[in-house]
Amino acid sequence: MPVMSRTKHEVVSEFRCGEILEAARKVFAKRGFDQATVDDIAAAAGVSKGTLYLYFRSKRDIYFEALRRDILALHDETNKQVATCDTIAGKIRAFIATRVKYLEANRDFFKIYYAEFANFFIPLAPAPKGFREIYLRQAKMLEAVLQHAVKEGAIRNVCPHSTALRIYDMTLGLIAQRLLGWSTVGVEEDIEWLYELVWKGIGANETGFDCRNRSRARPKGRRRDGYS
Amino acid sequence: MPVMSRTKHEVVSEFRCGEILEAARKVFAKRGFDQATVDDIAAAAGVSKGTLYLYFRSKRDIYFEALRRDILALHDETNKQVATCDTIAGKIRAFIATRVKYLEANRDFFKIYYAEFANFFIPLAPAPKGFREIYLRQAKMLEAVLQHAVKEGAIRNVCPHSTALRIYDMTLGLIAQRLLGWSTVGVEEDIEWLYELVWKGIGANETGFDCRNRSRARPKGRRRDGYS
Amino acid sequence: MPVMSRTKHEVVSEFRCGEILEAARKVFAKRGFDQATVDDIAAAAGVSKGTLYLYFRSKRDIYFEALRRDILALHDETNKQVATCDTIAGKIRAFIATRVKYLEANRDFFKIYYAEFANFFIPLAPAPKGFREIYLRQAKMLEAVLQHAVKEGAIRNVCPHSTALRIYDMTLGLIAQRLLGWSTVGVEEDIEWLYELVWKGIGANETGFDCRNRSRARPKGRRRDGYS
Amino acid sequence: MPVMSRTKHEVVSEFRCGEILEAARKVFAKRGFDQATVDDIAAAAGVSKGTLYLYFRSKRDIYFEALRRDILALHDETNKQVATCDTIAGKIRAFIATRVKYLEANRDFFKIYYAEFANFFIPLAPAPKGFREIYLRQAKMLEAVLQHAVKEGAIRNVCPHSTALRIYDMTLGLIAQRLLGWSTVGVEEDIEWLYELVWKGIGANETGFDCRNRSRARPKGRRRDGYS
DNA sequence: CATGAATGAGCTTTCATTCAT
DNA sequence: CATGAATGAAAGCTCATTCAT
Repeated sequence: MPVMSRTKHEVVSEFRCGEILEAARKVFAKRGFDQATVDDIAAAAGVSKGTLYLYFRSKRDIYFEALRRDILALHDETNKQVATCDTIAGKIRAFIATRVKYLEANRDFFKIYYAEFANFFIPLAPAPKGFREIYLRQAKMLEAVLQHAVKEGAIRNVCPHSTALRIYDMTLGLIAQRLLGWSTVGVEEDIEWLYELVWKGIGANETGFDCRNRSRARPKGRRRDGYS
Repeated sequence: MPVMSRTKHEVVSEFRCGEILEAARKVFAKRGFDQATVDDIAAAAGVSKGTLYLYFRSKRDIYFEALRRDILALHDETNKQVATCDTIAGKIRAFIATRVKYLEANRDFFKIYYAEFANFFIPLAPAPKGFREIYLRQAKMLEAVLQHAVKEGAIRNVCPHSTALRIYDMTLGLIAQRLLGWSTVGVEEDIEWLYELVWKGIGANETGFDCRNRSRARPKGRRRDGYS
Repeated sequence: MPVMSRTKHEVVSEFRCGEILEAARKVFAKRGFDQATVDDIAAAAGVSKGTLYLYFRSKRDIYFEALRRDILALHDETNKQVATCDTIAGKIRAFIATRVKYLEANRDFFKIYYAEFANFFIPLAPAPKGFREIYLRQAKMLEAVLQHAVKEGAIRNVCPHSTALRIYDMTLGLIAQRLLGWSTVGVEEDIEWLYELVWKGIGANETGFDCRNRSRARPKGRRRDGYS
Repeated sequence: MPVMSRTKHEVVSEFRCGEILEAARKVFAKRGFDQATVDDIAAAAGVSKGTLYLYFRSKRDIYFEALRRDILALHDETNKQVATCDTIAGKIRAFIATRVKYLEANRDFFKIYYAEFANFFIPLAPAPKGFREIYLRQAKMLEAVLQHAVKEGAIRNVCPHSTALRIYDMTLGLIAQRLLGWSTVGVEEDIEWLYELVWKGIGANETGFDCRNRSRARPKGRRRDGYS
């Protein structure tokens, strides 16, 4: 019984939190952290202002919690897609493709996410401890992939850290470009081309397997990676 | 006489404006637009609050005027350096190098500049008419260079617009990385490597002149571009 | 239940509004619109500044709402008293008497009311749409009475509009005179005399019924009007 | 020489003061005391803000000095016209006519003048010592005329003070009505009618000379007013 | 649990007045 | 004399947070 009650309570609580955070995302995406008011969020969530403070300690908490959840969801999706691919090339391509598609489908999140990069230098609100790590987690994941690739000789001897960050930059930049309506081609084409820019840039051989042994095995087929 | 007086007045006025904008840059870089108060700026400029309103109509005006001046100064410097180079490779390299060095030397400006990209989706303050164009002017310049390069066959057939934006993204990202202390190497090395990533990525031949005639001449010397 | 709650909320809200407007009347009467500060009003009402803005959108709103209520209350009282009288003379006398007594009893209101006439030419604050009509409503009522009187021949053929306004002028002027301590007699006497000035001025016959048929019926009794 | 210089100085000073006060009248008429800024006045006068403070000690001083001059000019004109008339009736008529015409011709002055009556109860700015007397001087003059008339029996036994004030009230009210476009007839007609209202109201005989010798028709009924 | 009325510190902006030039 | 740049003390208004109901 207490278990049930506890559970029920948690379910309700979780549901309310979710509603609030959904509303918050919408409001923050529209107005930004400072311009968004707690009233806006309460109104959008369909609850009273006081209720927000039952579930969150402050406006700042709402903000970062909303952001945290969204980022983790993006990471989960990206990790899943990247893990699906066996090849280096596939993983890099999946990284780019997943993020571009996911963020294009979740524009409100993207706006906040993108804006938060300013926060690295000018904190709108002091980020919770360890929050920065969350941002970088994806870059770290990509970095690991690249590190592996370098070791295997699948790509030239780039700095995995910097390279991962540059791919990160470009992925976000591409989405921004597309959301601003500055891209004239389809999303697949944009993704494909960005992938190609990266792939050539990091000096990968066409197979994506081992450029050091390049002399040996050159696949005959036109496909250069595990992708189709 | 009136000319002198006019001039003197202008000189003084310009001087005050400069002082205020310098102070504003510092304050906005530290606190961001919303958190910065007019009092902060006045105090930093060493003038009274009322004086600010003699030279600017609002906090927002101060902000955008400071940003505008800094951006134009960066553009001037970049344009100058890019124009100095004769080769495509040189121009691209100059673009990256100038921006990285300039912005690293002017960190306060960079922080605001970087933060303002959030403004593309969530305007902190409504930007003045035509302000967005200023941001893009540099990308347009680079785009023109790339367009020329494509036509000449110096690089592969990339979309100049998107490519220019990606280089833009990465340049800013690199500076951010460096300012955050996440780069372990010197600025020259970082620049060199980013240039290389781009150069390879856009499928340029080593001379940077015409990759269509690739079969012909492969220079024996070690220099791959017009740079030293 | 919702009805009760709604009602309770309304009651509380109405009560607060009332308190604030009472305080506002006092403050505006003392300092005038421009010199009165929102802090003054809040302090006088015994609430915080923020609370004022829960009930009113601006200082200006408070001002005009306070004024509107007071004017309407005055009008109600005047209308009631005028309606009680059957004769023209009685109505005119009631108009003067009611206003003089009411405004003498509500000096703070009178001060604001009187001051607002300046607003016809120099708007202190832009009056809400349709506000001017409220001022004139009483004059219109009196005008109707006069029009009727002219038609009946109870008074000479004056312009009802102008005459109503002149009576209006004098009534306010009399109150001002009395409040400034410039009248040495009692209020009843002042009222009586003003009524007489008007009554003679508009060339009324003594009965107040029909001066055109003056030759005919001259009442024998001492009462010349329907008043007692 | 010093005399000349002194004189010249005075002339120039007087000229500047005049210019400033003309400008001030325009500005105060448009915006009212509180809303008018010293900058507005300086701009309208074509001098610098600092110059105003060479000739006047404060905004308030400018205001009252402008008002004082205008009022005195009105009084001079009224006195002159009233003095021209020999009869009581003529004087009263001249009083009304002169003021109505003068103030209609000097609307900016009228607006300020009219607004200042609010000042009797809610001082916009504390009036200079003895300033109130200036307002009343005209009423006093008219009062004297009425007192004389009562003594002579040219009018009935009214209170000169109150009657003068009521005529004052109506004169201003008439101008206001006309300036607001609420009068459909010409100024002469309005003046004539107001004069008539007053003249009949104060129970004057037709000649304006002596209503006490009206031996014929004096109603036997008792006088109700306290004025004997 | 949920509410929303109440708070008051803090914001940007204005403007009468001064004073060095 | 004339100027207008500089001042700084308010002003009106907002909004994150609290707490009695």
